[in-house]
Amino acid sequence: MAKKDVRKYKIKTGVVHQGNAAILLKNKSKFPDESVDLIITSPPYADKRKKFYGSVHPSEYVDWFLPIGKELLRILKPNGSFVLNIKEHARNGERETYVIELILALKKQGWFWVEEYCWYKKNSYPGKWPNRFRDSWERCLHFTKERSFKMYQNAVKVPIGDWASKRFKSMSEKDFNRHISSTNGTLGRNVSNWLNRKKVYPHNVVVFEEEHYVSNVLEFATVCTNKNHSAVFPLELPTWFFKLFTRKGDVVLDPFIGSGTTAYAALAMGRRFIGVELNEEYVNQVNKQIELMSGVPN
Amino acid sequence: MAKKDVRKYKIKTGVVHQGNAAILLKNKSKFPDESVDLIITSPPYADKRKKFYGSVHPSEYVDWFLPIGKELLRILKPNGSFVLNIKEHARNGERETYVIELILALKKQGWFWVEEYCWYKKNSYPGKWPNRFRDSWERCLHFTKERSFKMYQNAVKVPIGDWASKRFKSMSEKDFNRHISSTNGTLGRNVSNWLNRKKVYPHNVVVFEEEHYVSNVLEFATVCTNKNHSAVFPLELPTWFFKLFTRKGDVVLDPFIGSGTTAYAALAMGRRFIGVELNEEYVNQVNKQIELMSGVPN
DNA sequence: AGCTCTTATGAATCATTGA
DNA sequence: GTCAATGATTCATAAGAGC
Repeated sequence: MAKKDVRKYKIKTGVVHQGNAAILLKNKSKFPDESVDLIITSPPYADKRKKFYGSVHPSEYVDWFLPIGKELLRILKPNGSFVLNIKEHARNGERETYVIELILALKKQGWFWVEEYCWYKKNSYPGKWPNRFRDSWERCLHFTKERSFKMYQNAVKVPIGDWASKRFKSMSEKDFNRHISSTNGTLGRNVSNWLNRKKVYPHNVVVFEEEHYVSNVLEFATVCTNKNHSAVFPLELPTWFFKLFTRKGDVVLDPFIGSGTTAYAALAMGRRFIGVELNEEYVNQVNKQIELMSGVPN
Repeated sequence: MAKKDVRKYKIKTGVVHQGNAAILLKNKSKFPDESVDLIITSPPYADKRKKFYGSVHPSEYVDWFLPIGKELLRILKPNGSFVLNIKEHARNGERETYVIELILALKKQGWFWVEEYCWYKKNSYPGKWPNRFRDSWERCLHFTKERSFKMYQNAVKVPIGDWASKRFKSMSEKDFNRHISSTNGTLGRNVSNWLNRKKVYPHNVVVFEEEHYVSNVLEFATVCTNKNHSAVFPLELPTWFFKLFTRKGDVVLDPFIGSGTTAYAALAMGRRFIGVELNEEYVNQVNKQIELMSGVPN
């Protein structure tokens, strides 16, 4: 069955489809079986205020998501990955439980819960409450279809451990160069040791030095640094997971693509993308912008 | 009922009781109702290897913990907090689910799930696997009995400074260091080193704290307090929660105190502690060390 | 003292082997 | 089949030696 679809339909990338993900993802000509290498998304959060865009009541969140999860399971390639960026809200002094309930439900649906990456947002929303601090981290839940899957760890290697970067953080660029150029200084020797050190693998806490967000100002698709937090995640987040779970030319899907961060990151990284978004303004804006950036829609 | 117990029994602190937490915590003379300001612990993790010390099978973990949770709910003061440091293992390519199931079960038991703090362990265990990176963070789950509870947010903004010397009123800090260094074992030396480090590099620590301690992500490196028995968490972890949820003289309980990190942190911070531990060696070692450090057992 | 370098070792996980 | 034990892999620290 799956193989028939793979032959019958070919996925068309480079476009954001307008519509309800739960309905649209069922379309096998747009979303053939086993046609996507990576799904990455930050779905609308549950919210008690029904009026809020895309909001779902916490008590209905799991039931709302499961039909989508089922289609994603169908669309993903057997060796692909599904990265779900989400964080439960605090309400009435407590954290909501819909996210951890969703993990259990997705497992029951057939997904492997491989890992929970922690995205550590150093510049999170300001705020002060009597019972909690600022929410500075989000879950990036990693699910797969099979126990074995594609993972390109070398692509995200970091050059050095924290101990060394801290050590040289207080040093100015001038000092740094001076020390490197000095031939007899012990620190110079140390620096060269550091430069020669092998790259190391990162761990499951993801921290970005700078975060670049796609502005949701509808008239212009602009990218800014740490100023506009209304986008769900910064370009760095999908970029990192693209490197980790895909190669150039692979297909990535974001069923809640919003202002298009996943699309722009995919373009920049040489991945083919396909998106779904309910909001027409977002859809039009992103498609227009993508066309301008890529010349001809593929 | 509760009030009767509060009057009838007075909690005796400064000691680690040897025994099974599930049984021992039922003892109302040792653990009266509403007698503890903060419970902080890192329970034995679930493990499939039955022989392993303190291990519980993942499938039995929730059922194993709930009777303990019930007693903790009884023992905690209404405005107190319960901090549970835990992280599920990865096994056969997946994360275990017993921790998130425990959250749901504890809520059903009557606990409020206020927050999930993320402890970012910079020096995590090494290793390389085809499907995951090293595990560098753990959950610090914050539960309470009531929606409103004691929280001293200002206390964690204050640098550590000179708390160590203030604590030991009958002893100068030099005496203290000499005293615990003269006792057997590496433990005293390690605690001493830690105290000295705080003293020697206050500025770095202050910057470090101010940068990170205003959010729900905590950055600590794990340190070994003892060569034979590794501490499950560093002194910084209970110390930080002591400051946040208790004041001097308050009573803190660790039902799985292990090598005694909670006790040493409590002593240093001027909190009264009470502990439970199954392993006799741990119990004897900690009680002996505590007696030496505090002069007279209280 | 201060620093540099070496060595040991951890609440780990997976693939493999054997019972 | 299921379960248990072993080896390979990896890096941030502490501790100690040497200059």
